Amino acid sequence: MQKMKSTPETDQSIIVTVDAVLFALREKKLHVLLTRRPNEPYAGQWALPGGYVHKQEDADSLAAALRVLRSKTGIAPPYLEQLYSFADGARDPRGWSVSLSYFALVDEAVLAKARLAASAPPFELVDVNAVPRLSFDHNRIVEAALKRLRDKSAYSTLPCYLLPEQFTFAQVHETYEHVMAVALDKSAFRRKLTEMDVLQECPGQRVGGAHRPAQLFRVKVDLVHRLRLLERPLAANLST
Amino acid sequence: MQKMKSTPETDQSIIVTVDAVLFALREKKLHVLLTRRPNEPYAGQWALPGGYVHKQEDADSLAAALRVLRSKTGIAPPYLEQLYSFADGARDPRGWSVSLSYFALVDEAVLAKARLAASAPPFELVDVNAVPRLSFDHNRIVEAALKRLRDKSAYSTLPCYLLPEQFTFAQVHETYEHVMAVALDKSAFRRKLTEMDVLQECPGQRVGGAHRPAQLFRVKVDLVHRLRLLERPLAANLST
DNA sequence: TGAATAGTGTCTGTTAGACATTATCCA
DNA sequence: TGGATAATGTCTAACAGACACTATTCA
Repeated sequence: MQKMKSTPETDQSIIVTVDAVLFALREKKLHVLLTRRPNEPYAGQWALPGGYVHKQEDADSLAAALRVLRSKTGIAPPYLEQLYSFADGARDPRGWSVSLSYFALVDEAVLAKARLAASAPPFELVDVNAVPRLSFDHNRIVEAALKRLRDKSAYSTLPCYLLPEQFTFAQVHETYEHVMAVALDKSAFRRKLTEMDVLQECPGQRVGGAHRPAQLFRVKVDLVHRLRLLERPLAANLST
Repeated sequence: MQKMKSTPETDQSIIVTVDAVLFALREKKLHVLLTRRPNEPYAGQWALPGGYVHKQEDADSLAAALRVLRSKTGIAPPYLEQLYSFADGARDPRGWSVSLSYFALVDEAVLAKARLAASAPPFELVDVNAVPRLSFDHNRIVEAALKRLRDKSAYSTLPCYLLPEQFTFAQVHETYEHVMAVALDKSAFRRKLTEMDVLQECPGQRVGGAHRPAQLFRVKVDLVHRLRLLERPLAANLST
């Protein structure tokens, strides 16, 4: 109250960055994408893909996140949403800073393919249960992203973004179990997905060896939009 | 890719502000708190309470939000959480800007009392269904806050923060109905709250005229912490 | 025909909504 | 005692979980 009011002109500027937590499934286990920091501070240390917002290039923070992900991984993830903003004076040794954090989901095959491309930048997929010490406050950002993914999985089609575009029912089921780290009854799960009407049959079939072939599905197209724009398509709780 | 890389040193700085959407219940209708902007841009226009982050004063963005709310309303709301960050080059005529947006809940009586205090700053409570055109992109921030409040109300005790510390069951019931804009069966609602074990009886009773007096309740203390720290205490969906 | 996985059907306990009933106060 | 609101009890339909059963392929 009696302190002098400061303005952005008298302050030094605040650092504004975007950071992304990109998840993929590898050998049925949830992994996060990490990179090595090229510059100080924390040069050479593990960190989330991230970087400064570029006023000239980035129309908004989503565009900044896409640019950063493209430059560090070579891909544009099919799912990307804002996670949270971490903003304080202690998280970056350079001074007061804001991390506009995003979280993303992608099929690991897409990542692997991008890795083979000519200018493939180095990155690593790390099991979410064995994340090393990261730069800045990136460990807590990963924790927040993991929690968000698990929470949302209970009432959305989010885990489907970890699969190829077409997938069998068994794959979805398995993916949900691994992401949420719980067992789900196959029959009840199938019934649920069916009555929610979120999947679309694909004409093609697929075998898996000496047994009945499985139907291929994909996420309904209009649903993708509902999910990404409204953020909560499938709620079902008290009230109604 | 072929563009010159920009750094924060060559860029001009990015504007970083906090804005808060504060809800209260007035005459059983949900209201938002608005102020008139004292300075350009949009001087004299309606806007959410907000302001620059002050690097010297604010330890983090939550502290900044609390400072802004205190200076504009004279109170510290019992519930305050980060809503979303709006960050792009078009939302503020002064340049690329970040709004770290928060949303808050408070009992209207507390606001009214603060208003009577000596240095009471001017503010207005406006029905959420009659929000005027606001400065910047504040209308969409209000919309996002409203959506978040309604979504979370379905599985949390959030609406209780719109009531005084002690309240009757009928008050909670009514509050949920007004916040979520739906009808809720009284009996089922009571059963739900009871088995969720989120309320605590207060020894006192209260009348309402010529009829049986109602039990007073308060939100369980430990639950408040769970809510504010974990953000989702009462989920109950598929899986389990 | 047997092995293996895909997919469906049935039973049962739980729960939400609807609504009737009892409880407790004041005038 | 009647009026008003608080609080509880009961009935029923919907639904999730458990699990048995049928379907379809290849070897």
